[in-house]
Amino acid sequence: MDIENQLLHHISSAFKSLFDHEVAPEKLALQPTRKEFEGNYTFVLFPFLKVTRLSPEESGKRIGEYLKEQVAIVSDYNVIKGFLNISLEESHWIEVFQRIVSNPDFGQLAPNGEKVMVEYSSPNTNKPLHLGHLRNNFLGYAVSEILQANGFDVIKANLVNDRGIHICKSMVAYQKLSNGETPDSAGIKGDHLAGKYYVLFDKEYKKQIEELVAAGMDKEEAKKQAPWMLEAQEMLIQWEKGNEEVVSLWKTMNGWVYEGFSATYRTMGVDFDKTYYESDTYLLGKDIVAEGLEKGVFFKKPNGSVWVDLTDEGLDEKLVLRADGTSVYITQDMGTADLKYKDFHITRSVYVVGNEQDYHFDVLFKIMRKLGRPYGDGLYHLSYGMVDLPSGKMKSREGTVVDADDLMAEMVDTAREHTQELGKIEGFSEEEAEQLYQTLGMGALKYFLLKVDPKKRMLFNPAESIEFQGNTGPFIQYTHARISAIRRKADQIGLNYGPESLIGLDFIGETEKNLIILLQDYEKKLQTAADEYSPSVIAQYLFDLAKEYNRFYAELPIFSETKGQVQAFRVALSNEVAKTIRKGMKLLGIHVPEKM
RNA sequence: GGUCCUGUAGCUCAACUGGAUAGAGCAACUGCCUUCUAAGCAGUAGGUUUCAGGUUCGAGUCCUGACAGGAUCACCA
Repeated sequence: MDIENQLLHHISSAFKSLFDHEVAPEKLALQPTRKEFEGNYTFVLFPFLKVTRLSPEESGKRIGEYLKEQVAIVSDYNVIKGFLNISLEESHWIEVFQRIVSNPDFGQLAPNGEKVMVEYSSPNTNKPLHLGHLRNNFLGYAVSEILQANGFDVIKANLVNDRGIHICKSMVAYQKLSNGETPDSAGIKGDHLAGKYYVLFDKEYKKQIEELVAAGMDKEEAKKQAPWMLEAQEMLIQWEKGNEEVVSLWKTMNGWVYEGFSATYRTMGVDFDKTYYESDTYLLGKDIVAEGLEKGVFFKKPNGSVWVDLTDEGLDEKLVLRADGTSVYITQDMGTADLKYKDFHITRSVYVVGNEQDYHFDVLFKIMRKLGRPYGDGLYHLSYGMVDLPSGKMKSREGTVVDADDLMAEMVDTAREHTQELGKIEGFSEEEAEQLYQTLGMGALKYFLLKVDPKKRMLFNPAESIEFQGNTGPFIQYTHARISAIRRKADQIGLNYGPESLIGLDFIGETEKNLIILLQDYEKKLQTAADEYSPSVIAQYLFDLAKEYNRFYAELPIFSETKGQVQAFRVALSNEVAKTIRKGMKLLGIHVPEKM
């Protein structure tokens, strides 16, 4: 049992013994004492004044006195207004630290037997990835890592949207305008080549609409009748029929795109255990429609279309199958949900998808629960806000996007300039230096996108480059590099700072205690991050830890400290901070350098 | 119009899920490199938490209603 629970049990018995009143420990709560007050944990008395029938001050005094007498590690207490602040013996914090140091599994919780799938990325194969995808991919990857550290068995999945009218648009434009160019012949990455034709399609399509409107056609009608649109639709039909020429072009172009994507994923540092393709799954779900009709979850309208009535859940009626018997988006998603379960027997399923699809997933999850799926309660939509530009929303069709490949390359360039300006690459080989720029540039970018609460939409201003100072990835990386220098020096002079070097330690300073408390918090933060599916909890924590460490670093000397054991303790503490930073940053998909 | 999300320092974000005097970073200003990395540290300044009510010992947090921004409400995906 951890110290907090122990204290709660003691407070519970205090109520019993002092006021003859039963309060279950679970009904009580402690909070960390604010740092402007003396103490480590605070118990708020107001809710219990009815029980104590005494003033807040008097109640606090009685309970505090009881704890001080009964509990060995409680060293002191004070009461301010209705707040009972409890201080713990220094030896307790030293013990906590020793426990962390000698626990090789610290930061990795035991397996909990639950299997969870995290679906993220889910790109369309008609255009390259952009800034919005970066947020999606980094989030999905980080959440996967966080769940894993919490003891889940995690399967990272990617559902590739490789078919549909939008894919045909790129294909039509390619047929018309490419003269057979290939990524090699054009010297363009495959995904960018496909994207180029997607934009060209849209340009020509708009022109055609204008021409039709000028000729007197209604605008809505013109959108349907534009020649290239008709061709794209025909191509989709041919694709579904398996027309050889169309399928062959589709395979070729998708192949180029996959090659491009895998390069981008490599730079991003994300990966997947399973890839699903919509071309395989788009017909799934019809059997579920039949099942739903049978179970009375769905109903049929006179024209033959099938619906689900969700008005009792505060939503409306939603279509699940068209009158002509063909699928809609949600039909396919129902089928895919079952497929995922069939493949892996997952108990939870996380969908990392933008918040414009909140309604869709609300409907999907409610349907799967109505159908009584065993994984129904484990469905979760990790909904994140869009990344907007100062000019507004990004639109691939119109080419107003921040391209993922470009942005990542820019970040690495900025890291290069910055590092060279600071003159910090002495003793680095060419290769090591490039590696460092990569680490720092990607670190800055990932941290920038992950430190914000996922559900908030965020603004990205390309004119203002992402920071390397303050609450940033490089700040935390820098802290790690500093500690690495200390470890190198300790090793060099042969200092032993293992767990055994701490035996008999009997004094620690205020800053050191704060660091121990922060280290102890790591696993709690890890759980919060998993409960909320929010890497920002980890990011914020790592910043606090690094910040506190840097204060320690500036305040207290290590190698000029004369007492050998204090020296060993400070190195051990530094080492533990570095290890925690490394673990935490790994959860965010960020590497930490030994030198920078 | 209905539904959902968001609104905190000039800017970007926190606030332990209802607790004490709302905290960080950036930008501005002042100090600190002859001791382990100054991508750092210490400090100054910056707030009617969009507004108006309500709930209670206590509200940035919960409720109601405005206001502002965004998303969504297709037999599109």
